[in-house]
Amino acid sequence: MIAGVLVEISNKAVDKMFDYSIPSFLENRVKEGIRVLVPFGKMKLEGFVIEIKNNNIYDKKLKDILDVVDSDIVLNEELLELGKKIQKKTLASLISCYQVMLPKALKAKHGSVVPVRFDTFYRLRKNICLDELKFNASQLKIVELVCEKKIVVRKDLGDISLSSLNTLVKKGVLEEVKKEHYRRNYEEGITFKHELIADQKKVVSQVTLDSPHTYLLYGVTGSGKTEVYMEIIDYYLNQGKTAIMLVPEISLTPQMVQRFQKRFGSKIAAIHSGLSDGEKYDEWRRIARGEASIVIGARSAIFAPLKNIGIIIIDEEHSDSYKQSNCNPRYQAKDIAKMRGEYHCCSVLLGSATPSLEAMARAQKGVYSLLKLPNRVNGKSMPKVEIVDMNREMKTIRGHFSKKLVDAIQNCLDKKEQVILLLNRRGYSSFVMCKNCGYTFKCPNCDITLTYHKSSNTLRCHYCGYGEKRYFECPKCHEKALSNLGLGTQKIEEELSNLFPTSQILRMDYDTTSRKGMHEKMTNDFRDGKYDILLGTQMVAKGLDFSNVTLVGIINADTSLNIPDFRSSENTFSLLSQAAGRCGRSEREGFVIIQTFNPNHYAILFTKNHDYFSFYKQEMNIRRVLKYPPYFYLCNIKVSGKDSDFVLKEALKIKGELSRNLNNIIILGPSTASVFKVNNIYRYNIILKYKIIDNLSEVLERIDEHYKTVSKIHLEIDFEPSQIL
DNA sequence: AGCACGCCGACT
DNA sequence: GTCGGCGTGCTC
Repeated sequence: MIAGVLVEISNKAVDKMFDYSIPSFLENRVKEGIRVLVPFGKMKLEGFVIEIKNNNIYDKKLKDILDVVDSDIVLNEELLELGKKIQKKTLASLISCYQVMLPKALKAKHGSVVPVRFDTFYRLRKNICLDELKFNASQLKIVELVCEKKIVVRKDLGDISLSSLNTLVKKGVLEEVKKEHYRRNYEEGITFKHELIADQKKVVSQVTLDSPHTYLLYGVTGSGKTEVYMEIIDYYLNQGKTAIMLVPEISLTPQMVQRFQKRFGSKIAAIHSGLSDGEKYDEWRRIARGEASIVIGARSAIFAPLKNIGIIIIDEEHSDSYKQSNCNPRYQAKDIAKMRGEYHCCSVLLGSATPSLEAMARAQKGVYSLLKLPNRVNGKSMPKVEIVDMNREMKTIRGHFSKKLVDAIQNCLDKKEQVILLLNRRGYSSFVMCKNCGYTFKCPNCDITLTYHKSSNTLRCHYCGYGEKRYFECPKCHEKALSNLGLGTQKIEEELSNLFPTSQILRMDYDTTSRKGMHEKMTNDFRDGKYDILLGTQMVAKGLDFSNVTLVGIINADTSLNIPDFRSSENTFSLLSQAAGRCGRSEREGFVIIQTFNPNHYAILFTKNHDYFSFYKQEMNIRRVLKYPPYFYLCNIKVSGKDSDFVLKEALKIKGELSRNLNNIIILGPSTASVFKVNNIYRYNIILKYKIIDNLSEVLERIDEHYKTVSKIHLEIDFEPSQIL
């Protein structure tokens, strides 16, 4: 027999199957999906067996496989097929498509597999009738403990003597079970559940009773989406099936995991960035062995090796974290969800309070089924939102806090209620704004905020390359008050503590939460009332649920509006809506204050009225006129290299090649990337806008192939980019 | 990735 | 004459 092997080298030149013969001593162990050790030139490499066959079309004598790496397969038939599909869709190397599915510990360079220990557990033997037995005091303690916890390890017994335990085993009351020691343990669940309200029940029954397809659940903040997810998962678990639930890394908080654990106990496996490589590997094996049937995790959890999937849920569907954008394969987890859904004949449920335009457009077209949770579970209305025009405020105040916001905070503190303040740091970078009227410069062709380039003192569009000299006078109000906008968390915190010297302020941003467990500690401390004000970046806007928060203040709504990206309005609307949803989640009513220099911008006005659909309609119009998604597909080709002239020359060649070979396509650029020079590498983007082009992949692949041999040029192809930088 | 092959400049 | 630079090509 012959095995087709894909070696673990990320290089296009060897990204194909190499055939090896299977020596007789490995015949029973070499299967499709197992990792093997093979001779490759003068090297020994690890690789994946992706095909078993019996015909040798290679004209030389085949080399033997040296050994298997693991005792069992790491890629099942479904995942082997899936990898090929991802390769086709993203044009990444096939090996990278398989590597992305597996935990780091299973990568070749990682070295030997993590050693494995065993723990001894004790549980009651089946069919034991305790009433008929007599126990001494310490035996009784043990039996009671085992009855309560169902299963115990030795250290659970505390100071009770081990000999009593042994006696109970000898008597046949308890039995010993050896289980592999996993680095994390889950308590047993208590199947705790909330009673659902009518709206929630309706959604659950629609998803569980209808034929499999893709649903979009539009549920306002506080409408109880998580309870709905749990109920749906419960339904499929009872059918003997499994479930995947994706959440953005930022909302994969310990609270969230705890909520699932309370209900489903050790059936869950949670995969997030807080785990070590070994812990991730353990979780992966628990899933592969069928010991966990619910996987909760960020993007990569979509590849969990579950069998018999009943439902795939993607929460906060609009989040850009579902697109892998930093390395190959540049995949969209929502697409993978649909592929796996097709394989397992199961539904995919996309949920959000602010659905992406792409998802809602599909729902409107009937491609997805739209489900709604229009009301909050507590029966309360959405919080009242007030917009503060900072153009006016800036004439009377010096800092970043309007009188209205200061008064509202004070009022809140007086009532012993809590405040969340959002400092919007997205798009912190260099753009020019008029301090007087809030005017910002936009590209006449792309409707994108122009980026300020200090070196040449120009404003440029990094989509199409349009450029103009930086003015020193505002074209709208003619004030000479143009400035580069910027704002730091620490400065705001300082200002805040001067305004409210007696209040306790908790600052939460990337710097303060990066240490393991800090995020959890901080949210717990805030919930326990150790702090009055929570000041933070994006991470305070999403998913958190504090009942005592009655005021949310957004210090600067504008920065995300000015990111040079066609999604800036959508992202702003989403962020503001999510942040507004953090208050008024229990008995007390919530109140939101948005400070902005653009009080009439539609993304802000529609947030005020909690009017998603009006925002959707207006934004769709803009997308249609400017030929952006969801009306057009996008593809970004990043061309980079050390010699900037050469890179530009080659980028222009690529553009020429594309326009010669493709019809019905709009090609923008090459234009300089928003950060043109990184590590002495110069970067250009070529942006493609198109509807359907049959030969697009083919043409791109040929160009990609060619540039693999041009060492001075690096090429990256990103379909449906989440952002173009 | 790693290694061999191959074709041009400065040295014992 | 030779040593060594790294561009190119191959690995079942």
